[in-house]
Amino acid sequence: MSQELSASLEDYLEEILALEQRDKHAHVRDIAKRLKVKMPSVTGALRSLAARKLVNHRPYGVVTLTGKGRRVAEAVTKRHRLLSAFFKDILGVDAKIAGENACRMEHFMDDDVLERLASYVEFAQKCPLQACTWEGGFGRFHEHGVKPENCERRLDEMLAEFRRRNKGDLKVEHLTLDRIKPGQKA
Amino acid sequence: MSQELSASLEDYLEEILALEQRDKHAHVRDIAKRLKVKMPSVTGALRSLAARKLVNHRPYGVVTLTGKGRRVAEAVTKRHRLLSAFFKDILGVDAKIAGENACRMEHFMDDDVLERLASYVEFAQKCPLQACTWEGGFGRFHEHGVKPENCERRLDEMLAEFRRRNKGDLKVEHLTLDRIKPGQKA
DNA sequence: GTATGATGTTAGGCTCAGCTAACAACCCGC
DNA sequence: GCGGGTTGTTAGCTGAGCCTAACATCATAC
Repeated sequence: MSQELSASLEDYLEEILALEQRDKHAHVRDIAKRLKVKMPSVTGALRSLAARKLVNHRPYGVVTLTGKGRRVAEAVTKRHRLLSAFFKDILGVDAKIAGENACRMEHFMDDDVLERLASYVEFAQKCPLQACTWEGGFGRFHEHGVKPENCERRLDEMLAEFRRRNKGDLKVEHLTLDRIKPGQKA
Repeated sequence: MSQELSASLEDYLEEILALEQRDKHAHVRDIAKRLKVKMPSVTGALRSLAARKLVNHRPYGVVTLTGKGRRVAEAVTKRHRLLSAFFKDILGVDAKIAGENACRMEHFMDDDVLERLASYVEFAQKCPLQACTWEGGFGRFHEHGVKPENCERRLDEMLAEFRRRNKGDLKVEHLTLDRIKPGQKA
Protein backbone atom coordinates (compact mmCIF):
# COMPACT_ATOMS: atom_id res chain seq x y z
CA MET A 1 0.00 0.00 0.00
CA SER A 2 2.93 2.32 0.54
CA GLN A 3 3.92 2.02 -3.08
CA GLU A 4 5.52 4.87 -4.92
CA LEU A 5 3.20 7.83 -5.19
CA SER A 6 2.60 9.39 -8.61
CA ALA A 7 3.58 12.97 -9.30
CA SER A 8 -0.09 13.81 -9.57
CA LEU A 9 -0.97 12.41 -6.15
CA GLU A 10 2.01 14.16 -4.60
CA ASP A 11 0.64 17.41 -5.98
CA TYR A 12 -2.70 16.78 -4.32
CA LEU A 13 -1.05 16.12 -0.97
CA GLU A 14 1.09 19.23 -1.25
CA GLU A 15 -1.92 21.38 -2.02
CA ILE A 16 -4.00 19.88 0.78
CA LEU A 17 -1.21 20.69 3.23
CA ALA A 18 -1.13 24.29 2.03
CA LEU A 19 -4.90 24.62 2.37
CA GLU A 20 -4.88 22.98 5.78
CA GLN A 21 -2.33 25.49 6.97
CA ARG A 22 -4.47 28.32 5.66
CA ASP A 23 -7.96 27.09 6.59
CA LYS A 24 -7.45 24.17 9.02
CA HIS A 25 -8.83 21.79 6.40
CA ALA A 26 -9.25 21.55 2.64
CA HIS A 27 -12.37 21.57 0.46
CA VAL A 28 -12.70 19.75 -2.83
CA ARG A 29 -13.56 22.96 -4.59
CA ASP A 30 -10.41 24.76 -3.43
CA ILE A 31 -8.15 21.86 -4.26
CA ALA A 32 -9.64 21.75 -7.74
CA LYS A 33 -9.23 25.48 -8.20
CA ARG A 34 -5.60 25.58 -7.13
CA LEU A 35 -4.53 22.51 -9.07
CA LYS A 36 -6.49 23.65 -12.13
CA VAL A 37 -8.48 20.44 -12.46
CA LYS A 38 -12.22 19.80 -12.25
CA MET A 39 -13.89 18.61 -9.08
CA PRO A 40 -14.49 15.02 -10.19
CA SER A 41 -10.75 14.63 -10.65
CA VAL A 42 -10.26 15.66 -7.04
CA THR A 43 -12.85 13.16 -5.82
CA GLY A 44 -11.02 10.43 -7.68
CA ALA A 45 -7.64 11.44 -6.32
CA LEU A 46 -8.99 11.61 -2.79
CA ARG A 47 -10.36 8.11 -3.09
CA SER A 48 -6.93 6.91 -4.06
CA LEU A 49 -5.17 8.86 -1.30
CA ALA A 50 -7.69 7.67 1.30
CA ALA A 51 -7.12 4.07 0.24
CA ARG A 52 -3.43 4.65 0.95
CA LYS A 53 -4.32 6.14 4.35
CA LEU A 54 -2.83 9.49 3.43
CA VAL A 55 -5.96 11.61 3.82
CA ASN A 56 -9.16 11.52 5.87
CA HIS A 57 -12.20 12.11 3.71
CA ARG A 58 -15.79 10.95 3.86
CA PRO A 59 -18.25 11.94 1.13
CA TYR A 60 -19.34 15.57 1.37
CA GLY A 61 -16.95 16.11 4.26
CA VAL A 62 -13.80 18.20 4.59
CA VAL A 63 -10.36 16.85 3.74
CA THR A 64 -7.50 16.53 6.23
CA LEU A 65 -4.14 14.81 6.11
CA THR A 66 -3.34 11.77 8.20
CA GLY A 67 -0.04 11.71 10.06
CA LYS A 68 1.50 9.70 7.28
CA GLY A 69 -0.01 11.99 4.67
CA ARG A 70 1.35 15.04 6.39
CA ARG A 71 4.84 13.58 6.43
CA VAL A 72 4.70 12.91 2.71
CA ALA A 73 3.20 16.34 1.98
CA GLU A 74 5.89 18.03 4.00
CA ALA A 75 8.61 16.15 2.17
CA VAL A 76 7.20 17.25 -1.18
CA THR A 77 6.87 20.84 0.01
CA LYS A 78 10.43 20.77 1.19
CA ARG A 79 11.67 19.63 -2.20
CA HIS A 80 9.60 22.32 -3.83
CA ARG A 81 10.94 25.12 -1.69
CA LEU A 82 14.46 23.93 -2.07
CA LEU A 83 14.37 23.81 -5.85
CA SER A 84 12.57 27.10 -6.01
CA ALA A 85 15.16 28.76 -3.77
CA PHE A 86 17.97 27.32 -5.82
CA PHE A 87 16.55 28.58 -9.08
CA LYS A 88 15.64 31.98 -7.70
CA ASP A 89 18.40 32.88 -5.26
CA ILE A 90 21.33 31.06 -6.76
CA LEU A 91 20.59 30.96 -10.46
CA GLY A 92 18.76 34.29 -10.38
CA VAL A 93 15.77 32.96 -12.31
CA ASP A 94 12.54 34.95 -12.18
CA ALA A 95 10.45 33.94 -9.15
CA LYS A 96 7.43 32.77 -11.13
CA ILE A 97 9.47 30.61 -13.51
CA ALA A 98 11.44 29.26 -10.57
CA GLY A 99 8.23 28.17 -8.84
CA GLU A 100 6.80 26.55 -11.95
CA ASN A 101 9.95 24.58 -12.64
CA ALA A 102 10.22 23.51 -9.02
CA CYS A 103 6.61 22.37 -9.14
CA ARG A 104 7.32 20.07 -12.07
CA MET A 105 10.70 18.77 -10.98
CA GLU A 106 10.00 18.29 -7.28
CA HIS A 107 8.61 14.79 -7.80
CA PHE A 108 11.71 13.29 -9.28
CA MET A 109 14.54 14.04 -6.89
CA ASP A 110 16.12 11.32 -4.73
CA ASP A 111 16.78 12.02 -1.07
CA ASP A 112 20.43 11.79 -1.82
CA VAL A 113 20.32 14.72 -4.20
CA LEU A 114 17.85 16.57 -1.99
CA GLU A 115 20.20 16.49 0.94
CA ARG A 116 23.19 17.72 -1.03
CA LEU A 117 21.22 20.44 -2.71
CA ALA A 118 19.86 21.61 0.65
CA SER A 119 23.36 21.75 2.00
CA TYR A 120 24.52 23.54 -1.11
CA VAL A 121 21.84 26.20 -1.01
CA GLU A 122 22.52 26.80 2.65
CA PHE A 123 26.21 27.03 1.93
CA ALA A 124 25.79 29.45 -0.94
CA GLN A 125 23.36 31.64 0.96
CA LYS A 126 25.09 31.69 4.30
CA CYS A 127 28.77 31.60 3.50
CA PRO A 128 30.19 35.09 3.90
CA LEU A 129 31.78 34.81 0.48
CA GLN A 130 28.53 34.04 -1.34
CA ALA A 131 30.55 33.76 -4.50
CA CYS A 132 28.15 31.27 -6.02
CA THR A 133 24.90 33.21 -5.69
CA TRP A 134 23.40 35.35 -8.39
CA GLU A 135 23.58 38.40 -6.19
CA GLY A 136 26.93 37.53 -4.69
CA GLY A 137 28.84 37.21 -7.91
CA PHE A 138 27.57 34.54 -10.27
CA GLY A 139 25.34 37.07 -11.99
CA ARG A 140 28.37 39.01 -13.15
CA PHE A 141 30.06 35.89 -14.44
CA HIS A 142 26.87 35.03 -16.29
CA GLU A 143 26.93 38.46 -17.94
CA HIS A 144 30.63 38.78 -18.62
CA GLY A 145 31.83 35.20 -18.94
CA VAL A 146 34.25 33.10 -16.96
CA LYS A 147 37.65 34.65 -17.54
CA PRO A 148 40.71 34.77 -15.32
CA GLU A 149 40.53 38.56 -15.10
CA ASN A 150 36.99 38.37 -13.83
CA CYS A 151 37.94 35.77 -11.28
CA GLU A 152 40.87 37.74 -10.05
CA ARG A 153 38.76 40.86 -9.72
CA ARG A 154 36.07 38.86 -8.00
CA LEU A 155 38.49 37.35 -5.54
CA ASP A 156 39.69 40.82 -4.81
CA GLU A 157 36.16 42.05 -4.16
CA MET A 158 35.32 39.11 -1.98
CA LEU A 159 38.37 39.62 0.13
CA ALA A 160 37.54 43.29 0.58
CA GLU A 161 33.95 42.43 1.45
CA PHE A 162 35.02 39.78 3.89
CA ARG A 163 37.41 42.15 5.58
CA ARG A 164 34.74 44.81 5.76
CA ARG A 165 32.31 42.42 7.41
CA ASN A 166 34.91 41.27 9.81
CA LYS A 167 35.71 44.89 10.68
CA GLY A 168 39.15 44.71 9.21
CA ASP A 169 40.53 42.18 11.67
CA LEU A 170 41.34 39.48 9.11
CA LYS A 171 44.83 38.38 10.04
CA VAL A 172 47.33 39.14 7.36
CA GLU A 173 49.49 36.14 8.16
CA HIS A 174 46.66 33.93 6.89
CA LEU A 175 47.32 35.30 3.47
CA THR A 176 50.84 34.03 3.16
CA LEU A 177 51.83 31.04 1.12
CA ASP A 178 53.77 29.29 3.84
CA ARG A 179 51.18 26.58 4.52
CA ILE A 180 50.93 25.53 0.92
CA LYS A 181 53.01 22.54 -0.01
CA PRO A 182 54.08 21.84 -3.57
CA GLY A 183 51.31 20.17 -5.59
CA GLN A 184 48.76 20.61 -2.85
CA LYS A 185 45.24 21.31 -4.08
CA ALA A 186 43.18 23.95 -2.35
CA MET B 1 1.41 18.84 -34.79
CA SER B 2 4.35 20.37 -33.00
CA GLN B 3 2.57 20.18 -29.67
CA GLU B 4 4.43 19.62 -26.44
CA LEU B 5 6.16 16.27 -26.37
CA SER B 6 5.55 13.93 -23.43
CA ALA B 7 8.39 12.90 -21.15
CA SER B 8 8.07 9.40 -22.50
CA LEU B 9 8.43 10.42 -26.14
CA GLU B 10 11.39 12.63 -25.26
CA ASP B 11 13.03 9.56 -23.74
CA TYR B 12 12.56 7.63 -26.97
CA LEU B 13 14.13 10.41 -29.00
CA GLU B 14 17.06 10.70 -26.64
CA GLU B 15 17.70 6.98 -26.82
CA ILE B 16 17.38 6.86 -30.59
CA LEU B 17 19.99 9.61 -30.85
CA ALA B 18 22.36 7.66 -28.62
CA LEU B 19 21.89 4.50 -30.68
CA GLU B 20 22.29 6.39 -33.94
CA GLN B 21 25.59 7.75 -32.73
CA ARG B 22 26.73 4.27 -31.78
CA ASP B 23 25.36 2.23 -34.70
CA LYS B 24 24.34 4.78 -37.39
CA HIS B 25 20.68 3.85 -36.83
CA ALA B 26 18.46 2.37 -34.14
CA HIS B 27 16.60 -0.95 -33.97
CA VAL B 28 13.32 -1.48 -32.16
CA ARG B 29 14.87 -4.23 -30.10
CA ASP B 30 17.71 -2.06 -28.80
CA ILE B 31 15.44 0.85 -28.00
CA ALA B 32 13.20 -1.49 -26.03
CA LYS B 33 16.12 -2.99 -24.18
CA ARG B 34 17.65 0.34 -23.18
CA LEU B 35 14.40 1.96 -22.15
CA LYS B 36 13.28 -1.18 -20.32
CA VAL B 37 10.00 -1.52 -22.16
CA LYS B 38 8.66 -4.25 -24.45
CA MET B 39 8.90 -4.05 -28.22
CA PRO B 40 5.22 -3.30 -28.89
CA SER B 41 5.56 -0.18 -26.77
CA VAL B 42 8.40 0.96 -28.99
CA THR B 43 6.34 0.34 -32.12
CA GLY B 44 3.57 2.49 -30.68
CA ALA B 45 5.92 5.28 -29.71
CA LEU B 46 7.55 5.25 -33.14
CA ARG B 47 4.17 5.58 -34.79
CA SER B 48 3.52 8.65 -32.69
CA LEU B 49 6.96 10.14 -33.32
CA ALA B 50 6.69 9.46 -37.05
CA ALA B 51 3.31 11.22 -37.16
CA ARG B 52 5.07 14.26 -35.68
CA LYS B 53 7.81 13.97 -38.30
CA LEU B 54 10.47 13.38 -35.66
CA VAL B 55 11.65 9.97 -36.84
CA ASN B 56 11.86 8.04 -40.09
CA HIS B 57 10.51 4.55 -39.73
CA ARG B 58 8.76 2.16 -42.04
CA PRO B 59 7.56 -1.23 -40.80
CA TYR B 60 10.42 -3.69 -40.30
CA GLY B 61 12.92 -0.98 -41.20
CA VAL B 62 15.57 0.77 -39.14
CA VAL B 63 14.87 3.94 -37.21
CA THR B 64 16.58 7.28 -37.84
CA LEU B 65 15.91 10.78 -36.63
CA THR B 66 14.65 13.52 -38.93
CA GLY B 67 16.36 16.90 -38.76
CA LYS B 68 13.64 18.15 -36.46
CA GLY B 69 13.81 15.00 -34.36
CA ARG B 70 17.56 15.34 -34.02
CA ARG B 71 17.24 18.90 -32.77
CA VAL B 72 14.74 17.84 -30.13
CA ALA B 73 16.82 14.81 -29.13
CA GLU B 74 19.91 16.96 -28.81
CA ALA B 75 18.08 19.44 -26.63
CA VAL B 76 16.95 16.66 -24.30
CA THR B 77 20.42 15.18 -24.20
CA LYS B 78 21.84 18.57 -23.36
CA ARG B 79 19.47 18.97 -20.42
CA HIS B 80 20.37 15.48 -19.28
CA ARG B 81 24.10 16.05 -19.36
CA LEU B 82 23.79 19.39 -17.68
CA LEU B 83 21.75 18.11 -14.75
CA SER B 84 23.95 15.08 -14.43
CA ALA B 85 27.09 17.23 -14.35
CA PHE B 86 25.57 19.54 -11.80
CA PHE B 87 24.61 16.67 -9.49
CA LYS B 88 27.89 14.88 -9.93
CA ASP B 89 30.55 17.56 -10.16
CA ILE B 90 29.02 20.30 -8.10
CA LEU B 91 26.88 18.49 -5.55
CA GLY B 92 29.22 15.50 -5.43
CA VAL B 93 26.41 12.98 -5.86
CA ASP B 94 27.33 9.45 -6.93
CA ALA B 95 27.48 9.21 -10.74
CA LYS B 96 24.78 6.56 -11.06
CA ILE B 97 22.29 8.42 -8.86
CA ALA B 98 23.15 11.66 -10.66
CA GLY B 99 22.33 10.07 -14.01
CA GLU B 100 19.07 8.57 -12.80
CA ASN B 101 17.86 11.83 -11.33
CA ALA B 102 18.87 13.75 -14.43
CA CYS B 103 16.98 11.23 -16.53
CA ARG B 104 13.78 11.88 -14.62
CA MET B 105 14.07 15.63 -14.23
CA GLU B 106 15.38 16.50 -17.69
CA HIS B 107 11.88 16.74 -19.16
CA PHE B 108 10.65 19.50 -16.92
CA MET B 109 13.17 22.29 -17.13
CA ASP B 110 12.40 25.56 -18.95
CA ASP B 111 15.00 27.02 -21.29
CA ASP B 112 15.34 29.90 -18.94
CA VAL B 113 16.53 27.67 -16.11
CA LEU B 114 18.56 25.55 -18.50
CA GLU B 115 20.56 28.51 -19.67
CA ARG B 116 21.32 29.78 -16.21
CA LEU B 117 22.23 26.34 -14.95
CA ALA B 118 24.55 25.82 -17.91
CA SER B 119 26.23 29.11 -17.18
CA TYR B 120 26.42 28.24 -13.52
CA VAL B 121 28.01 24.84 -14.05
CA GLU B 122 30.51 26.36 -16.42
CA PHE B 123 31.28 29.08 -13.92
CA ALA B 124 31.71 26.68 -11.03
CA GLN B 125 33.89 24.33 -13.04
CA LYS B 126 36.05 26.87 -14.79
CA CYS B 127 36.48 29.68 -12.32
CA PRO B 128 39.93 29.39 -10.75
CA LEU B 129 38.37 29.68 -7.31
CA GLN B 130 36.02 26.72 -7.78
CA ALA B 131 34.66 27.45 -4.33
CA CYS B 132 31.25 26.07 -5.20
CA THR B 133 32.23 22.64 -6.45
CA TRP B 134 32.30 19.53 -4.35
CA GLU B 135 35.98 19.04 -5.01
CA GLY B 136 36.80 22.69 -4.78
CA GLY B 137 35.39 23.35 -1.36
CA PHE B 138 31.69 22.70 -1.03
CA GLY B 139 32.39 19.15 0.09
CA ARG B 140 34.11 20.41 3.18
CA PHE B 141 31.27 22.76 4.00
CA HIS B 142 28.88 19.88 3.54
CA GLU B 143 30.87 17.84 6.05
CA HIS B 144 31.68 20.54 8.58
CA GLY B 145 28.83 23.02 8.23
CA VAL B 146 28.68 26.64 7.19
CA LYS B 147 30.47 28.55 9.92
CA PRO B 148 32.42 31.78 9.74
CA GLU B 149 35.63 29.99 10.78
CA ASN B 150 35.26 27.56 7.92
CA CYS B 151 34.63 30.36 5.50
CA GLU B 152 37.59 32.35 6.68
CA ARG B 153 39.84 29.34 6.43
CA ARG B 154 38.40 28.57 3.02
CA LEU B 155 39.00 32.09 1.79
CA ASP B 156 42.52 31.81 3.00
CA GLU B 157 43.04 28.56 1.13
CA MET B 158 41.52 29.90 -2.04
CA LEU B 159 43.74 32.91 -1.98
CA ALA B 160 46.81 30.80 -1.48
CA GLU B 161 45.71 28.49 -4.29
CA PHE B 162 45.01 31.38 -6.58
CA ARG B 163 48.40 32.90 -5.88
CA ARG B 164 50.07 29.59 -6.47
CA ARG B 165 48.36 29.19 -9.82
CA ASN B 166 49.26 32.71 -10.78
CA LYS B 167 52.86 32.04 -9.79
CA GLY B 168 52.76 34.53 -6.95
CA ASP B 169 52.23 37.60 -9.12
CA LEU B 170 48.86 38.58 -7.64
CA LYS B 171 49.19 42.29 -6.98
CA VAL B 172 49.08 43.11 -3.32
CA GLU B 173 47.47 46.49 -3.91
CA HIS B 174 44.37 44.63 -5.08
CA LEU B 175 43.94 43.41 -1.57
CA THR B 176 43.54 46.78 0.09
CA LEU B 177 40.26 48.18 1.25
CA ASP B 178 40.59 51.52 -0.44
CA ARG B 179 38.05 50.88 -3.23
CA ILE B 180 35.28 49.84 -0.84
CA LYS B 181 32.86 52.60 0.01
CA PRO B 182 30.72 52.48 3.17
CA GLY B 183 27.64 50.26 2.71
CA GLN B 184 28.79 48.97 -0.65
CA LYS B 185 27.93 45.37 -1.34
CA ALA B 186 30.50 43.13 -2.93
C1' DG C 1 -39.87 24.01 5.83
C1' DT C 2 -38.85 24.45 1.19
C1' DA C 3 -36.68 26.36 -3.10
C1' DT C 4 -32.31 27.43 -4.94
C1' DG C 5 -27.53 27.96 -5.86
C1' DA C 6 -23.19 26.03 -4.50
C1' DT C 7 -20.64 22.08 -3.62
C1' DG C 8 -19.60 17.23 -4.27
C1' DT C 9 -20.23 12.59 -6.39
C1' DT C 10 -21.25 9.12 -9.90
C1' DA C 11 -21.20 7.34 -14.42
C1' DG C 12 -19.09 6.96 -18.38
C1' DG C 13 -15.72 8.40 -21.95
C1' DC C 14 -11.12 9.77 -23.68
C1' DT C 15 -5.95 9.61 -24.17
C1' DC C 16 -1.53 7.95 -23.00
C1' DA C 17 1.58 4.51 -22.23
C1' DG C 18 2.43 0.41 -20.85
C1' DC C 19 1.44 -4.89 -21.20
C1' DT C 20 0.59 -10.05 -23.33
C1' DA C 21 -0.58 -13.22 -26.96
C1' DA C 22 -0.66 -14.14 -31.54
C1' DC C 23 0.82 -13.36 -35.99
C1' DA C 24 4.09 -11.68 -39.81
C1' DA C 25 8.42 -10.67 -41.84
C1' DC C 26 13.23 -11.19 -42.02
C1' DC C 27 17.55 -13.55 -42.36
C1' DC C 28 20.66 -17.33 -42.16
C1' DG C 29 22.31 -22.09 -42.21
C1' DC C 30 22.25 -25.89 -44.57
C1' DG D 1 14.99 -22.72 -51.32
C1' DC D 2 13.15 -23.74 -47.03
C1' DG D 3 12.91 -24.11 -41.80
C1' DG D 4 13.66 -22.11 -37.58
C1' DG D 5 15.05 -18.49 -34.62
C1' DT D 6 15.03 -13.54 -34.14
C1' DT D 7 12.89 -9.33 -34.76
C1' DG D 8 8.87 -6.50 -35.41
C1' DT D 9 3.77 -5.68 -35.66
C1' DT D 10 -1.13 -6.10 -34.61
C1' DA D 11 -4.93 -6.66 -31.63
C1' DG D 12 -6.75 -6.08 -27.57
C1' DC D 13 -6.41 -5.32 -22.46
C1' DT D 14 -5.21 -2.44 -18.28
C1' DG D 15 -4.70 1.51 -15.18
C1' DA D 16 -3.87 6.37 -14.36
C1' DG D 17 -5.69 10.64 -14.71
C1' DC D 18 -8.13 13.74 -16.82
C1' DC D 19 -12.86 15.28 -18.75
C1' DT D 20 -18.36 16.27 -19.22
C1' DA D 21 -23.09 15.43 -18.03
C1' DA D 22 -26.16 14.14 -14.80
C1' DC D 23 -27.40 13.48 -10.26
C1' DA D 24 -27.10 14.11 -5.02
C1' DT D 25 -26.36 16.72 -0.96
C1' DC D 26 -25.77 20.82 1.63
C1' DA D 27 -26.80 25.25 3.38
C1' DT D 28 -29.11 29.37 3.37
C1' DA D 29 -32.71 32.82 2.34
C1' DC D 30 -37.16 33.54 2.63
